[in-house]
Amino acid sequence: MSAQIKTSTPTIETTDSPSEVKKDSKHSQSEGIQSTKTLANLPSFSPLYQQIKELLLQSLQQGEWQPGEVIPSEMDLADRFQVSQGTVRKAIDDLAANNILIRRQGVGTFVATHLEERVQYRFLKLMPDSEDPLNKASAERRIITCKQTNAKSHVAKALGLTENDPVLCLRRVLAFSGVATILEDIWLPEHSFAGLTAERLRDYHGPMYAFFESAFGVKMVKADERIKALLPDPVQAKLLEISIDTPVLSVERTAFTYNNTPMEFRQGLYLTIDCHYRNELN
Amino acid sequence: MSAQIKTSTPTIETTDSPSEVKKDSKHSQSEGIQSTKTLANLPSFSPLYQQIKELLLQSLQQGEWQPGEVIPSEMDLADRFQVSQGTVRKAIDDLAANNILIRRQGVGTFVATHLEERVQYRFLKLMPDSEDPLNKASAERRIITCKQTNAKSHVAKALGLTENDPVLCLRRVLAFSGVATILEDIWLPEHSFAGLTAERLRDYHGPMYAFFESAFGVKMVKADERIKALLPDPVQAKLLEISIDTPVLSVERTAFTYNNTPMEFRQGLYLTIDCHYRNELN
DNA sequence: CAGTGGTCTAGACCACTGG
DNA sequence: CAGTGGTCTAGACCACTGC
Repeated sequence: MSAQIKTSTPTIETTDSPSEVKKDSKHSQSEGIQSTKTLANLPSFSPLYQQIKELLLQSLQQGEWQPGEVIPSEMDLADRFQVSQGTVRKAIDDLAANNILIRRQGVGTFVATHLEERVQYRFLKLMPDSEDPLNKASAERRIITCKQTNAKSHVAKALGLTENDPVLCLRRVLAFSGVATILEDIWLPEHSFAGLTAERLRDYHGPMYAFFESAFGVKMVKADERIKALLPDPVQAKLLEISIDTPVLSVERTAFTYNNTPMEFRQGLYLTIDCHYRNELN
Repeated sequence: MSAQIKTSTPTIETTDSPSEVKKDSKHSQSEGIQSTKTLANLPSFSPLYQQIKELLLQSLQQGEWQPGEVIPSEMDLADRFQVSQGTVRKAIDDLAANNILIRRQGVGTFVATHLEERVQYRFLKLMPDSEDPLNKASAERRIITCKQTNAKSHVAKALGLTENDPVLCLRRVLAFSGVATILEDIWLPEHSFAGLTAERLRDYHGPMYAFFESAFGVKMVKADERIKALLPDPVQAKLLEISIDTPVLSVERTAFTYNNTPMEFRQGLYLTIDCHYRNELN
């Protein structure tokens, strides 16, 4: 049936409780709203669990549940949306597969967060060649600059802004056990990160995305990276304490919040003498 | 209950039909074999669908269903394993999520293959900077060498062999629209690829992994990559038609068949002047 | 021990594909 | 139109966690 959640009921515009969903009657898979095809041969409607997923995403985006918090139990959500537990379950499964929610048996389902020890540096795929130890948390961070500028075209494009829109631009160096390894230039849309200063960043001890979460309520959910091999320019080389003949990885990343909204663009230069970028293909 | 599939019945060693599974009785979730905990506090048993998944993997590995073929319908498998359709479904879902099986509504479930147009070059993450066109299929391949040697330690380690075990070693160049872009050194365990020659490779038009499938029955399922930035040595530079000052991406890949058995190790040098390695992070 | 997620079943019906 | 995967439900029970 691919029942559609009632989005517009002629008489009732919106119910009081937010994100409320009505299905006309359970059991009946041959009554109520069923129209599966909208128009002639359009891609057909979404299944119920997809709609639930969207509603959950909306709640997340609107901050109804903050990163790190529990969301209601599957049974509660099933009641709220008037669907079966299994349907809610499938929606949550999807979100959990995308690392947006985290399930913990016997405890509940949580909004993923960059604050957790376990998932810290989720987006940093750099590993020491000597596999064994994963440094990361012990990184020394040095903020080089933090200024407000106007978006150049490639930055604007990546952030979905128009050229010259105000952006924050910062540069930092990460060193692992004393070795400068990563130089990053980071651009953030000013409208979402107003008030960010080098001091506040320096005072925060933890991954940057955790800082963004707690200080600006911006939760990064997904990212795209484009990797090239480059030679650093003299300034970059100096900051990384290498010669300009030492090739480095250029990792351009666009990071997204809920709704695939780009919220950060960064270019990282990774020194890959004792490290490598690790990737798993399926 | 996390029912265990009967693996050893005192009286019957193995049933005739391969991969046959018995569950003592449906319905009864409080009868039959239930022991959920093996010993004191061990990691607890696998759920049924995991066991089904293993059995499916075994069948795949043993070649019961070849790449590109349909596997039995969910109902048939449910009958065969004496579990409900839902349980088979969940097992297949897992395998489909790992690109090992492909579901096609209204048609059936297929063994994934590198031969299909749609998934060709699944493991090649190099993209032209000008997003639009994805060349790939139009690549010109040139085999430089193809010889039998003995595995050096790093190759042996990657392939799970012991040093000096016989391996096939080949080198090739891929060019996209006339531009040499990728130089690859590829090592294969001789025991699985005996008879591979440069001629046979040249005669085959299509991705290498498709060739491995049809010629040697080796299906690559997963791969790990380690990426660094390097300067090419003079020989490499010549083959890529670049100067030795041009940094390139070094992509070391270990590819695995079913069971996480490594079957290939390769080092690729990617010219990233007009291309980039594309990665999505979740 | 109560509550949560995890597994399993059974059955109904929908959506899609191919002959 | 038959057969396949896809969705949805309802209910039972298991496994795990925390109090």
